[in-house]
Amino acid sequence: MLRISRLTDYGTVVLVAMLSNKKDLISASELSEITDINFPTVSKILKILYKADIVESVRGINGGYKLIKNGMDISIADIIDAFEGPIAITDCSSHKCHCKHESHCSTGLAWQDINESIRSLLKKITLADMQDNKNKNVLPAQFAGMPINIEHQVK
Amino acid sequence: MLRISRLTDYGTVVLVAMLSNKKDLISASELSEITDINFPTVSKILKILYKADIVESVRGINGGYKLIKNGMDISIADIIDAFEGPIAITDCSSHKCHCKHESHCSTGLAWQDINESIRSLLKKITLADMQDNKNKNVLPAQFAGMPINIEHQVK
DNA sequence: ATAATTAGTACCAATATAGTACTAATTATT
DNA sequence: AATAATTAGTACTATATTGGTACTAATTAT
Repeated sequence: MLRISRLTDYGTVVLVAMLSNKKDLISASELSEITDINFPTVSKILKILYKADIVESVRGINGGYKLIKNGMDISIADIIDAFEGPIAITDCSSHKCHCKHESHCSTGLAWQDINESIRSLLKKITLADMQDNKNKNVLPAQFAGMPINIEHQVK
Repeated sequence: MLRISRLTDYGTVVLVAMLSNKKDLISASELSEITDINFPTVSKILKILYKADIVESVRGINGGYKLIKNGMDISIADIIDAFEGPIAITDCSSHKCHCKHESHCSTGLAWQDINESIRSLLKKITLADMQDNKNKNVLPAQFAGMPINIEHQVK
């Protein structure tokens, strides 16, 4: 199936830890202890999140990081974008592709639709949802320009 | 965003070409010409599709490949599975994970839900949909155990 | 001034991927 | 029976990606 990188995975773990943290600021070393992910990697993750405007930072002694938005306003799509860049499901799916196969490529637009569909879904899932993954809310989504209504299952 | 490998991408191109093909059997070399993907790669793709029971083959002179099922019965999830194996969005999302971070890992179940959600979506999209990607049918899907109804947009 | 902390860059090792090459097996045609 | 065309299987190599590490610079409370 589809994959995200380990760094993205660890990124969500760090972010959930920050969301659960009481203090205003939390340092990379504290987050390393909490998550059991080694310090250099946590540090790298936080720098990436900083560049993506997901966390803000304070330098110097007693410095650290904090989330800019609250958990409900950070989507899984935002996080994946931060770590994996604007890369899409295929080379062709994020833009109008003009590769050497263009004239034969019968699938380009379809992948773009699939990509958008997955993207819409991931935009509706937030860090807060991940923190409490038993939380089953109404999550609207889209596929190929069509609205998708995700409703509570009554069973 | 999420990625599939180039081989998977090429795989769909080859499969769409087979779907569009009139003859009963089509050889790897013919498919190579049609798709403009070099022969050894097409050959490799077809072997993978053969192992995944998506195409069947006839050896010897005048041999070739053909689809086992019709386009509507081959889902994008099937194709991705064939090329990328049972790997899931994260190492933890395809099974109950017991890695060294398990006790701290706050996100495992959430990724599993997200993975299932994407999977359900991809199961509903077929090779026939890819062949005619203007085809906007009703595509039911699921997220985290909840039904998703994708309906035609009236605009 | 010092120590703790983030910011930025660069590098290395391990892994994954794409592509290629080669041999074996199969089968229609001659 | 021989030949040629085709798939099946394996193995290899070069490249790209990724994860992790190391080092230096900048910042700030004490």
